[in-house]
Amino acid sequence: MDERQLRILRELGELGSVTAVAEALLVTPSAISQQLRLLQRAMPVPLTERQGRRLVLTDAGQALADAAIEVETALERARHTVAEFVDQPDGEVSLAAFHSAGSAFFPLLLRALPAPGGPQLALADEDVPQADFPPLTRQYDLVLAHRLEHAPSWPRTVTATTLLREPLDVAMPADHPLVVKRRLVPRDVADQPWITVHDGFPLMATIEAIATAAGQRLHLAHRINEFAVVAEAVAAGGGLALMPRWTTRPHPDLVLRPLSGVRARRHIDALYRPERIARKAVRTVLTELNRVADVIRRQDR
Amino acid sequence: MDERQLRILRELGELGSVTAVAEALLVTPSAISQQLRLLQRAMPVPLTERQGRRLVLTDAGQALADAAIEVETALERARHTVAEFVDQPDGEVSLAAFHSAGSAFFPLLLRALPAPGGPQLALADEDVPQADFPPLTRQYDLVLAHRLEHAPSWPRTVTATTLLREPLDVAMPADHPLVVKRRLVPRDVADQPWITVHDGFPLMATIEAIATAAGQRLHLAHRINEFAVVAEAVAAGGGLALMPRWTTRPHPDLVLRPLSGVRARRHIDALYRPERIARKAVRTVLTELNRVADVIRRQDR
DNA sequence: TGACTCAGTGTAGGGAAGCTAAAGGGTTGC
DNA sequence: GCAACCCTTTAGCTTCCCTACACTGAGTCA
Repeated sequence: MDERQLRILRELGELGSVTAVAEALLVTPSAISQQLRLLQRAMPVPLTERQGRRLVLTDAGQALADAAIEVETALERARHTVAEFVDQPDGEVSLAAFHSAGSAFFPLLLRALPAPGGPQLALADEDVPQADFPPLTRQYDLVLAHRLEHAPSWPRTVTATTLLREPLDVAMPADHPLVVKRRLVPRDVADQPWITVHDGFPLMATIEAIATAAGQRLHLAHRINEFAVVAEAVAAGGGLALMPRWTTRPHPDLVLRPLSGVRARRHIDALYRPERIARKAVRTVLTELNRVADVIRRQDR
Repeated sequence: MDERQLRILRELGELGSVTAVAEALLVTPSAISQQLRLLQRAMPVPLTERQGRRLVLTDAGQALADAAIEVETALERARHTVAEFVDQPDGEVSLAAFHSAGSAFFPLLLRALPAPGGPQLALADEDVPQADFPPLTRQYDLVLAHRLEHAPSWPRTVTATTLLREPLDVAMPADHPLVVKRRLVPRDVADQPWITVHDGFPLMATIEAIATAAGQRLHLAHRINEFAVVAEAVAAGGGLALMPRWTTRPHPDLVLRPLSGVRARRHIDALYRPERIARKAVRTVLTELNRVADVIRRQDR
């Protein structure tokens, strides 16, 4: 006794003849007849009886046909379940971001998407080496990752949308001699001690570009990933550092100066597996991320 | 998306691995994997994801698995529907009887089976030629039919239970000369005019047996099927008649005398299609018919 | 680090299930 | 009484699902 047989029985109850059922289900009357026989085989009482040259339901058959409606209803509900899940606007959306993106995007996003009726955000910080960003899309619906402009793009397995092309400036203490220049070139900064990220993390390529453009090796004095820590170290005179122009809260004792002559710009991308944005809630968050990026870009000072 | 695939998805949610599902459903892991792939094909979002070397449900998969429970519940209910229909003690039971059986059985049956909680009787009278009793089982759950003892039995298509073996007596007016005899033989009645049933109806064979035993043809004066009418005709001097001893209400001006020398006895049988007594309500009525037959037999006067 | 085990997936092939086509039997209506 | 209609039966074909087996990737132990 399966769904199809129940369906046939129900249709027989409503249409009143094997031929009509066959037409409705787009098969031959023979197929209907055979399925009815199979269904009957498992039953202790007749489900159908002849009425003239027609075949109609017995009381037992009618009882079973009524139960068949429940089965079809449940199946229909099941079919809609995934669609509803996909379309539900208030589902949970997980979003990971590296530290500086998190500190810039998270507060704006939380304010833009207060929970009721909309996506429920599940935020997380994940600061990992460049190569480890794509695998994060297994755990999170959306992953904010960064890479240098003109660096090799992300692998095919993930989809990437660029949210922000953010300039990288040179950070220095407010009382540093270079502060007087409105714009720096590699030659200006090549002799200074530098504070850089650990190997394998983005931004290292730009440091190397500066060295190349200046024609000399740089003195890499310290290795610090976290920009808040970097800022304190720079302010204390530990050296110069590349810092993103928009996504790091300005330190009171620090000055940022733009750098010319090298490509000093990073992309902040949203990475995700293509199937994730089948969910409406995820699409909503992605749209909002783009809007938030606009806000961040325009709050340039 | 069918029931089996939903079942597999649900089991995967509960058991947590393809192998476990395969064991539970008595198939190979390959079969499970293939079915999951087919189910997935129709869905816009992943239903499953790898967790280490195991396969588990995604949120969407879990939502669908929950819906699958409803489907299984409905199917289970459907499976029980027929069984419940069969076991329900208060279903409608249709019963047909030829006239004299109806007048004897119906009132006792109606008193023995008052509706609430028990079978709901749907009674009907059907007085038909011998050969037409079996087809009545198409329309009625139970059919009371009669045939002469030693007459050919009912066809294989119906099941028959004998309720009563009822003697056929000779009915005569109370002032008839033969009344003085306590017991008659064929020779006693062969010269009298007879009132018989129409050709094709039971009892004719007994009339013929009397003629054979007496060695002469009988004078068949009248042809009347209905015993109440027969009784009036006999009382008015229209002739002798065979009348059932128990199932006809005694006429005040009539006397019944038993007949020896010929098999003058009819069977009152309950006929039915075997599948009909799958229903509890029908079985209840059949049991009650036997009990009522006992009462009728014992109320011999 | 490498060998081993375990879980899931892909592929080829066999068997079952369901369908169509065609023929047959019963019922109805002109 | 014949034609039309409806359902059923049978044979044969297609489709689907399962098994067997090989393979890949993940975890585990020495």
